[in-house]
Amino acid sequence: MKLEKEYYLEEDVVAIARDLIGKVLITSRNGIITQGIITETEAYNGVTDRASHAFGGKRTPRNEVMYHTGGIAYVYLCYGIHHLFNIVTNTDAIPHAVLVRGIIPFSSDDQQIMQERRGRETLTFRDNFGPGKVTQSMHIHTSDSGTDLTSGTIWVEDRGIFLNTRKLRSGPRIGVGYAKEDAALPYRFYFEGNNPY
DNA sequence: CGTACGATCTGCT
DNA sequence: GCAGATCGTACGA
Repeated sequence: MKLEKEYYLEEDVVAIARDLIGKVLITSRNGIITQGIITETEAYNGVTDRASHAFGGKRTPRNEVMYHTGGIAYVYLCYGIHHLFNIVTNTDAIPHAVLVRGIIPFSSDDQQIMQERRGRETLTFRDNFGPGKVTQSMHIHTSDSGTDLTSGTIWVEDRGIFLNTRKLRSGPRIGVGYAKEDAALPYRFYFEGNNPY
């Protein structure tokens, strides 16, 4: 059930981004387990991708972990406020990553936890789209960057969950207009109307 | 050292 | 639909 190291070593990061749809993201925080079904992802495809932090081989303290072997987390701060969670993939120091943009609670218990963390009375499946909301619901922080996804704090499981893949779409990534010709690449996977059912 | 800005969210209009 | 929040990071001087 738990995805092992080998899963993240696959070369095609776009294929992984597609395959992660429907998998379950799990965090363990102070004994509190939170589970969310992944419903939206984006692929960032190495040094030739103008939208990637690693474009042109750029390597800084912030994105250093993108160059590590796949199967770890890359978490960074965006707009000074939002913690964005990525899964590093591939091996041979090729900086591939998948941004997790949307989840839905696995169970009503998970929904309860996420509502509290989000400061909301209710949470529908439409309320957990947006990468900043994902990290707030799952309690993921920039200090988690570099965390091994086969350790016991953050990991992903395959539960064979049914989602309505007839409504699964691919399209351009969000907020990467500066990426010129790469801005149009269909590296984002999402459900029509944000509704995976 | 100074400055500009981003893989965004929220609340108000 | 739009502005404001809010700050680490990158990069140039």
